[in-house]
Amino acid sequence: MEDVAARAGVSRALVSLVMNDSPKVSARKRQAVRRAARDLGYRPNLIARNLATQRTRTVGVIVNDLHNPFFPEVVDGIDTAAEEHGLHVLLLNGGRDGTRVRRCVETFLQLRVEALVLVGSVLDDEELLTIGPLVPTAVVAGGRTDESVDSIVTDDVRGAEIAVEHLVGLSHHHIVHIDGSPNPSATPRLDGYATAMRAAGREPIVVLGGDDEEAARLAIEQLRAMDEMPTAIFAFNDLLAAGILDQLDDAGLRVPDDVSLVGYDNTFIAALHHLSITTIDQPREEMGRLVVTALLERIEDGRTDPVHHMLEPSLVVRGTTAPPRGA
Amino acid sequence: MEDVAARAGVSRALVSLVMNDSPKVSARKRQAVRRAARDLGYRPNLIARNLATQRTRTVGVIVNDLHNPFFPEVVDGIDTAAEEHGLHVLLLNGGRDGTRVRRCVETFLQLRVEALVLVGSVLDDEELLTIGPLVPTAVVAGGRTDESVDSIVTDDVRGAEIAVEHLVGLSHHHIVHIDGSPNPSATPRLDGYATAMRAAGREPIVVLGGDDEEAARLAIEQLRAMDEMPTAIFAFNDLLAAGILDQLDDAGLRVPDDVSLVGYDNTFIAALHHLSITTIDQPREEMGRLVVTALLERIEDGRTDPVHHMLEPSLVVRGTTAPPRGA
DNA sequence: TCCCCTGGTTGGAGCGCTCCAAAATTGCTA
DNA sequence: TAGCAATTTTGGAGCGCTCCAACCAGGGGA
Repeated sequence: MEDVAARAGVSRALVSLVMNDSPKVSARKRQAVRRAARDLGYRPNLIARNLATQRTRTVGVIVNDLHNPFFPEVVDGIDTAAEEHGLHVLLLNGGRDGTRVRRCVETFLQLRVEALVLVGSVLDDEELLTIGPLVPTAVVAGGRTDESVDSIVTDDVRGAEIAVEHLVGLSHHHIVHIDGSPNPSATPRLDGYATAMRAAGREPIVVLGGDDEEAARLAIEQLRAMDEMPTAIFAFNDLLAAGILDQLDDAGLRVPDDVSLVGYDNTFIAALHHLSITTIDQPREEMGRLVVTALLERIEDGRTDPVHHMLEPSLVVRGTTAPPRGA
Repeated sequence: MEDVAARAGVSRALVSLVMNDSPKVSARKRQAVRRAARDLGYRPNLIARNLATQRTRTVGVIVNDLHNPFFPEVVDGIDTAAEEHGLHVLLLNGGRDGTRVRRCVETFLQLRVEALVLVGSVLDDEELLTIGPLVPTAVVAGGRTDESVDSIVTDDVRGAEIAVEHLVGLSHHHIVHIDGSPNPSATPRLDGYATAMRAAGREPIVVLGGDDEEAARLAIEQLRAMDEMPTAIFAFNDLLAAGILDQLDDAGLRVPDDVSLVGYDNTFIAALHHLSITTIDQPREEMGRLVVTALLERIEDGRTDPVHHMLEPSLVVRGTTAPPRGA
């Protein structure tokens, strides 16, 4: 910067003004500085700038699991919205691992991000309460708390209900739920399933799951050990549902002839014709957008009391659901 | 920091030493500082530290396309390797968009990352040459250059040859390649396809593709407009192959009975039983690891001449390939 | 007893930028 | 032409940290 100033024959302060597109610089000097900067390959040092301004204009995003195609689409929404508002987005991969996520949070705090987004958080409410007061924080797609962080979720309870209602509507009776336990969205989906089942006069049956192939294998193993196979399965998410589909196949069971299957998230996986999984859609991009606007309110307008957006899920009927054999 | 020092009854410098785990601090003072820091909720300011030390110990990773499950797995490798060496990893989503990627590069340069990784770069060699001298840079999985940046790739030419050889071995004659044009890996795969075809005495036929559903649709449209459908298709990658599978299905063609299909990358998509796509495997995690060690050599040992790792791809035979109908 | 050494501690300069208050320049008007 | 306001430009302090050189206190050895 020193060099640029010297070369352009101005002061360092003037260079600073030019680099920040200040309107109060004469066209002449502006040009001189611009050229000097280009000649010297000068690139402003964001670190120094951030230190001086005490601002970073950066939001840190911690993604639960990059492998689940659901999350990148939320990130897309965040990216575009952040860009519109002149915010930088930095991504960190949480990897479904609590310790790792905590380390990521720490890194972002030390980097003084102006806001924190947890996409599909695995942290519990108590932990969120400790970071909420430190930096504007929002949780998107799972993981709720009502005290100090914003949240953008779809109504997972309702989503699960819709799934069950769809199956009930097809006159299924024996509907099993395979849950996604460590995942924070698992609980509301489980709840929705249970209440919808009871409302329909059916007995809820839950099998422990997860969200990968292995989880699917174990779940089906448990199911087969039961007296009687269910006629329908509501899986925690599409990834799990895809695994279930494979396992049912291996077990010689036809979908939807022998068993109907509903997933969750409406990822592109579910849309593949060969899987064609009936699923529950979440408006991912919109969720990403909303989380950015929510955080901006905290950053710019100083809002401190939490905001909670609850979006409506919707049913996408595809090829894995049909009336049970006898019907 | 000032406050912590005051509270612990020591100087600022001492606090700094404690926060950096310096061995030359008496146990007594260390404890005092630690406690004061905890009481005050003090968190060192990485920005200030980076500015003072002129180091960031951070590597910036720009991912071509988070939606392609291939990339997150490379990132996993980078993450774990970086962690082992005490480097921070920051992710930015390139989104297959050249302009965006360039902006990401600029951001990282301004943040003074100590190394840059382009996962599946869309930048051309000329652009790479301009950023190579500015910061230790490596390209992983596609995009090659020989001048100033390191590269970790699998031998895409060979991979494509293996795919063709497999199909030829099944005695296919009419084998079409659907390419992934804007993607930098498209060229070597195309080349490998072409040479292998010629080596087997077959005429290469290439159809323009891409790497999403829409590209698959257009490609199949073109194929169907041809005189005669091929008996085998070698698709640029698994994502495209999945789309092709859907389209063939829609067109009433059975795989592999009517048409054989080979993908590329061996992502979990290909492994789904219902797709079960024969594909070419790349050692993703290892690629991530290698890129980190390569960059460390540049950072720590000051290596300046480029290193190029070329890993061996391997064939994974699944359900989408079989001898052609007549054979 | 004095001096040197060693291990622990500290003051202060400096990292590259911003931003304020003050200085310099410009353009008008009286 | 002086005087004044508006417009540009500049010096310098300060952001929170590190790190070096200097300092300080004891413990031995001569």
